[in-house]
Amino acid sequence: MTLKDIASSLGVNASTVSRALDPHKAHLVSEGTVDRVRAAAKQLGYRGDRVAGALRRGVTGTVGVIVADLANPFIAPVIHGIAQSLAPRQMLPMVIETNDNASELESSLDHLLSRRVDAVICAGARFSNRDVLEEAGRSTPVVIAVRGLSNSVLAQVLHDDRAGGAMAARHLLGLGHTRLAELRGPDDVGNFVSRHLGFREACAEEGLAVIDLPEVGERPIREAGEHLARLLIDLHGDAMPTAVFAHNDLMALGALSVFRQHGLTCPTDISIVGYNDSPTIDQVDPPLTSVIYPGIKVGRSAGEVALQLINEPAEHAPGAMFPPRLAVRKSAAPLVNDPFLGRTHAT
Amino acid sequence: MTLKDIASSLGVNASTVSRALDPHKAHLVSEGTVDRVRAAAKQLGYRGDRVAGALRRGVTGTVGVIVADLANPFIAPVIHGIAQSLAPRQMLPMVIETNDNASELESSLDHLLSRRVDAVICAGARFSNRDVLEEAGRSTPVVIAVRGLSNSVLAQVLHDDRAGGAMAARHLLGLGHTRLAELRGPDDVGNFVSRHLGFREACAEEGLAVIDLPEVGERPIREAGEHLARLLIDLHGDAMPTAVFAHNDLMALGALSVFRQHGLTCPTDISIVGYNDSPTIDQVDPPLTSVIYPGIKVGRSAGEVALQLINEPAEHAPGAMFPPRLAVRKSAAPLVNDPFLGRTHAT
DNA sequence: CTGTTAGCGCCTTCAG
DNA sequence: CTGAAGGCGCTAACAG
Repeated sequence: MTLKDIASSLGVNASTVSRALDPHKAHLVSEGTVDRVRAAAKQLGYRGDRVAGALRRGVTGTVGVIVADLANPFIAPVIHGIAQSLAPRQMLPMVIETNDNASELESSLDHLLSRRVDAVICAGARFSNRDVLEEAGRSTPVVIAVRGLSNSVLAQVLHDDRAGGAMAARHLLGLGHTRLAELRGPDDVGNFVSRHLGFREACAEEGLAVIDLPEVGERPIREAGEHLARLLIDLHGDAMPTAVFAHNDLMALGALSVFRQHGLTCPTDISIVGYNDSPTIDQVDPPLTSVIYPGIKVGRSAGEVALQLINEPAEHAPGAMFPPRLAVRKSAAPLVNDPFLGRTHAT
Repeated sequence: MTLKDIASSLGVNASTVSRALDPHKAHLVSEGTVDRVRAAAKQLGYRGDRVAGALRRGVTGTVGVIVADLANPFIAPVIHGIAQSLAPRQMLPMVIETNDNASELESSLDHLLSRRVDAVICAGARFSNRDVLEEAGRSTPVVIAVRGLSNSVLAQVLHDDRAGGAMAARHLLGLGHTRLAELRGPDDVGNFVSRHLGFREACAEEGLAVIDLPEVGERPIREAGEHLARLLIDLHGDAMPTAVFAHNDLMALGALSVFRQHGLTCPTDISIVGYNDSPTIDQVDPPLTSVIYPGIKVGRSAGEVALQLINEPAEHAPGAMFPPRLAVRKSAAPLVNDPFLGRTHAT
C-alpha cells in the first residue's frame, strides 16, 4: 500500500496524493480531491513510509541517545525527559548503551550516525570520548548531557554537580562535622569529578581537609560504596570521619551496610549524604539525606537543545545548567559525640 | 560521501564498493579491490547510510518498543534486556511511551509501523488494546511483554504473575495470617489481574476470603498505595487485616507510610508483601519482602522472540513465562498478636 | 570478478 | 490545481 496504489485507485498522480496527505501542502490541492484521497487512504489502510520519506528529505525524525547503562535506574527519568521533548514533533529517541565502556561509545556513535539521526544526545561520556564526540559534532548536532566535558565546544546540558558537592559539604559542616570523607565515583566522568571538586572546595573554604582515599569507585554502584567504606575503615579506623559524602545513593547504601556491619550506627556514629534522591531513598533506614538530581528536567532540556540545534546549527553552543537542591532527611545529623577520636577500630 | 563517491575516486562501480564493504559479500570481490575500497572508505570517512539500505532491503534493523511510562523505574531493566538481545545483530530499539493511555498506544503503534520497524514489543498493553495489537500483528511481528493479554494469538513473554500472587499469599498464610487484604493495581492490566487471581486462589485453597476493597489503584504508584491503605483503614479499621499484599513495591511503600501515620507498625501490627524487588527496597525500614520481578530476563527474552519472529513468522506464536521468586525480608512476620480484632480504629 | 540496470517509496522541482 | 520526471543512497538481479 503505497502512494502510487492510492493514486491509481483514484486515477490521479502520486504527487497529488502526497500533497493531499501532507497537512502543510493540502492547501495546494482542491478540496474535493483532498477528501477523496483521505477517504481512500483510510479505507485502504495506507500508512506513510517514514523510511522513504527520510531518505528523500534527508531528515529521519530521530535523535540518537547514548547512555552508559540502561539498567541504572538513574538514567530512566533522563530518557523520559528526552522522549517527552521530542514527542510533540513526532520524533523518537534511538537509545544505545555503551556499558560505560569508552570504546563502545565510539562504535555506538558511529552506529547512530549511520542511521542518520538528526542529532545525538550523549548522556554517557567519559573524558576520553571528547574528541570523537566533537568530531561528530562537526557534521551532526551533538548535545552532551548529564556527564559534562570540560573545555568542549559542544552544547552541554548538565546539573550543577559542583554546586551539589559543595551543598553536601556545607550541610555536613553546618552540622558541626570537621572530619569528612568522600566516597568518589569514577574520576574520568564529569559529574563525579565536579562533585568531588565542589565538596573539596567548600571544605577548604572552612580550612578543612577531606580525608583522602587512594581509590575511587570504578563504577558508581553499591559494591563500590561497600568497597570504599571498607577501605575507609581499614585506613582510618583509628580516626574515622564523622561524616561521609557518597557520590550517589547506591554507594551511600553500600557504605551504610558496611558501617552497620562494623557496629557504626548512622547517623549517631557517622553521617551520610548521598546523591540523586532515588525513588525510594526516603524510606530506607535511616531516610537518606541526598542531593536531588532533576533527571527529567535535564532530559527534557537536552531534547530541547537538540531540537534547537537541528533547526539552526549555532556557532555559540547553547546549553543549560540546573541547580541542585538538597533533600534533608535523617542520615546526616549534628555531631554529638566522636567515638573514634584516638581510638583504634577493629577491622 | 556516498558509495558513488568512493566508486568514482577509485574508477570502479558503486556495486563493487557496496559488495566490498559488506562482509557477507566481500568474497565476491578480488582481494586487491576489497583492500583498495576499504582504504578509500576509511580515508574519505565514508559511513554507510542505513536509511537508504533500509529502503532498499525492506528491513530497518529496528524494533519498536512500547512502554507505558519510562519514568517508572521498573521498566528500565526490561528495555535494557531488549537492547542487549538486539545489540549483537546491530539492531536498535525505538522506544515510545503511551503515558499508560490506551488511545495513545494506538497512535504510538501507528507511528512505529510507519517507521517500518521490523517488529514491535509491547510492554504497556491494556486489555482494550488487544484488537489493534492483533491487527498490527497480521503484518508485522508483535510480541506482548510484561503485561499479558488473555485469549490472544500474539506471542507473549511474561513473568508468571499469577504464581507470584499465589506465592505472596502462601508466604503470608504460612506465617499464620488469616485476615488478608490486597492493594490492587489497575484491573485492565494483565499482570495486576494475574497477581490478584493468584492471590485469591491461594487464599481460597485455605478456605480464606480476602478482604475486598471497592477500588483498585488507577495507576500502580505510591499515591495509589496510600489511598488504598486509607480506604482499608476507613472501611475495615474495626477488623483490620493483619497482612497486606501490595501489587508492587511503590504501593507497598505508600501503604507503609499511611499505616505508620495511623500508629500501625510493620511487621508487628501488620505484615506487608510487595512486588518487583525494586533496587533499594531491601534497605527500607523494614526491609520489604517482595516478589522478584526478573525484568532483564523478560526483556531479553522478548527481544529474542521478536528476532525469531522476524526470521520466520510462526503460525504457533512462541513465548516464554518466567517463574517468580520471593525475596523474604522483614516486612512480613509471623502473626503474634492481633490488636484489631473487635476493636474500632480511629481514622 | 565487475559493471549495468532498475528500482525501494517518497517528495520536490518544473511544467502545464 | 495537477502531472511528469528525477533522484535521495543503496542493493539485488542479471549480464558479461
